[in-house]
Amino acid sequence: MLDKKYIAKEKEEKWRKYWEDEKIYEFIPDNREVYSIDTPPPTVSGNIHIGHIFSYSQTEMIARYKRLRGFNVFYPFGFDDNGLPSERLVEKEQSKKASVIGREEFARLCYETTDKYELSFQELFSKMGVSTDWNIHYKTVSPQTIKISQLSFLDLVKKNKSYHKMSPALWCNECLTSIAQAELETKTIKTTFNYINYETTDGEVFTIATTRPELIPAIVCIFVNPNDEVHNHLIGKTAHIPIIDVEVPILADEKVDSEKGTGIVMCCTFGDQTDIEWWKKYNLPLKNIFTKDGMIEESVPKYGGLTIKEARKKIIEDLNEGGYIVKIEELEHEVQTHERCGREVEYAVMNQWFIDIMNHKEDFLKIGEEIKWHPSYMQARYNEWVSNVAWDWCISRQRYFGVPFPVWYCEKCGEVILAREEDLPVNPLVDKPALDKCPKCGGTLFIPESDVMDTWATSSVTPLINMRYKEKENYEKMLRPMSLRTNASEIIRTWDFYTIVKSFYHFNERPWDNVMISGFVMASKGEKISKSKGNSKVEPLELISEYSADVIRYWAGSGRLGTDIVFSEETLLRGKKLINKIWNVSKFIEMHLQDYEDKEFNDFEYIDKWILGVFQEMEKGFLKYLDEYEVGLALNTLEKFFWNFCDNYIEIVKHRLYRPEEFGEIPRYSGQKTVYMLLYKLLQDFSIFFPFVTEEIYQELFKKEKSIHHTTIKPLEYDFSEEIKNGNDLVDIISLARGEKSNNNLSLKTIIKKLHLGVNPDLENAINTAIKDFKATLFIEDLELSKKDSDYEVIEITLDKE
RNA sequence: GGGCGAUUAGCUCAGUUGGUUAGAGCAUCUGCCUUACAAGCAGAGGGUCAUAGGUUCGAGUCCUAUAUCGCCCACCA
Repeated sequence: MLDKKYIAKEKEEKWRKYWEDEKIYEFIPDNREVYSIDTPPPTVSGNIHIGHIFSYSQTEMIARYKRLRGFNVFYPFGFDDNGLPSERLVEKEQSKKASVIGREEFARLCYETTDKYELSFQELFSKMGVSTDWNIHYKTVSPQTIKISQLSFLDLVKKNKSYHKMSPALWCNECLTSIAQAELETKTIKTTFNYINYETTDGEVFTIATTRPELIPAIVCIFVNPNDEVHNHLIGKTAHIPIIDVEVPILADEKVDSEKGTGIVMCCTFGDQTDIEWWKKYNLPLKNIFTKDGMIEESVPKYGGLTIKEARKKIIEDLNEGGYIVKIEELEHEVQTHERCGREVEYAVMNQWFIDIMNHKEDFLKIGEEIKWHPSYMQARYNEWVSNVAWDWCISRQRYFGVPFPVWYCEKCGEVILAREEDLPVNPLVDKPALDKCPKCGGTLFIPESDVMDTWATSSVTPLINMRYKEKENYEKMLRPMSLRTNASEIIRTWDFYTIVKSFYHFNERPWDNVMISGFVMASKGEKISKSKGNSKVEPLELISEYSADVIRYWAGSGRLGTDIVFSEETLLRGKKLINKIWNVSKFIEMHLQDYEDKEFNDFEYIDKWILGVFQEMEKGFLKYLDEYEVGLALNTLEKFFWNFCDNYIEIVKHRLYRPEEFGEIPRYSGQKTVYMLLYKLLQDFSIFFPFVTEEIYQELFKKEKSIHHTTIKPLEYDFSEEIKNGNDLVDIISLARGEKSNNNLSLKTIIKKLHLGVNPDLENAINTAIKDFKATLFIEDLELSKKDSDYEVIEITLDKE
């Protein structure tokens, strides 16, 4: 028997353990079709917040749905514990910089710390009822993953899609590493726009406005737009640069915007991306004046050894003293910062590994076309990014904790020596190359590559990790392509894009058939939850303990796909009530099934046909929404039906269930069969959202399989369209009569002495067929029906007001 | 400045291809202990569907502008 009250806390723990012990979500390949999910591995950089709960729950519901539709669901879990985020976490916990701790010890601490966090993550996701198979979970720094990452890298090098080159790259002075374009974040800062006078060697004074006077020592030339009539006469002349006392040429380029500043630009190597373009285009000299940790190079006269900030101040002072400054304007503008630390980025020229992006943009767009995006408009964001990306993907990071490049360099000639596939995973700092002589020059000394790979270089191979790429026993056939990738919209440009890049280079195909993009959790309308704002008042563990996982899943499963959601206690309360109702109606049904035996039966009462028909229609829409990954709309549809089922159908059928002596055994059996079938189907449908409470009820009442999560949905195939229409009208009439009682402040048990209805012939027939149910539900003593052409009307209603 | 989306009741949200009086829940108000549920049930009030135009017999739904919010990008001279 079901308990009088449902105590979620106890039951959720019970079933969580049961699912684990009985391996309910274990993935074992069999003859069923596989539905595979490329789950986002959360970054292990602190605590899970409500936003994670939101988006993982939505994916999870798809996994449960596909299981109910008979798919063998491959749903692994992973942790992204590799690279900079983990390093920063450890540095924070230790209050020490990695460089102080030392490479080996630091790596040990990284493993230890991420392991600790991963355990708590796993516990939390398990409490939320996330049905992954924890046996196939992965880390992005395990030996297995490192091996796959290195294999992927070698494959790309061999295909000429990854190259090693001395090149300017985005550089973070805080993290002391190069970064990728995708890791940039724009920030608005206040700065000054400095108008500085220069002079040509033949004595003409002109002005350039710059926000970055500290770059003057790196100046290599000056540009003017050739169509700029005011200034183009300067082209070809030579300018003298004060304070550093050098002379640079004045060149022409159409990219100069004559409306901006004074219309004259100084080109420094490197101040921004345009500088880099010009450097390449005009073969300009290189003046790298910044050190890697944000100082001015010692070799720079006067300013060497200063920090960039100090140099800026001193240069402005010196310019001012020399009388070169015309004016200084306050200015607010956007700068590129490193998203992991917020520091403004610079450019550094060094040897880096890149992956070719620029030569294959069309291919990446084409693959985007082959993937179904949910919601469809998210594809536009992908296209926008791919069309605008301006750099090849720099994958080397001058950091410690990550996937090493399986690479050495010949000390003598610089030749790149790649590790052999069979030797992977390798750490070049420890391991030696398989050959003893450089194949090019015969040199015998090798320098290991000390850089590690960008985290995205590894997380972009999650499909490869899942398919056990190039292992003897692999899932390559099964998982190419995977069925579904899910994530929030902010990482379309990183995780989704890079995964597509890799899949294209490795297999020349899309990595997945579908992408499902979730929205964000907002603290209130128009306010995103973020750590910096401190408005994430809601801790997932506390929420689970207060409301239960099922209830939180109700909140997470509401709303449209891709749309932001506000964290709302009201929605939680609504979920709580719904679950309570499911429990109570199950109790009621259980009570009336004590003597029930399931057998073939088709002689349903009119009202039973009505509710079966309505359910069948509802389920069609419900499944359609789920096929479109719209879990929230599906839940909405189901919930609406469910309340109709409870408040209308159950209220009608209860009389027949309680009093067989009055209604007859067969009509009672019809009701029993109907509630038995529908409760089972409702539990199945609800199990997508509420895996715990539905399991509890299923185990008590049905128990055909080891778990409700091993059952499959078989849609009904009745033709009750007539009953649906007239049944709905009949229920409307019941509603009208109830309203009459309510409006007279009377109990619903009040007897209706006389009810006179005008009804159309179809409805009259329906009421006559269901007359016992109809009269019992409303407590009607005398019912009179008159013919009417269309619809219905209440002609007379007399209540027993005693 | 560009791309994408959102704007519907006091609050949180539905409203699928344009088609009767725009729907839920919470909150408010009026009742009801009804052989599952008072964490319930039956009712009531509450909306010029962000604004302004347009297409159409008909617009919350389609088009165009504007405003506000969110995500992403571009602006560093």
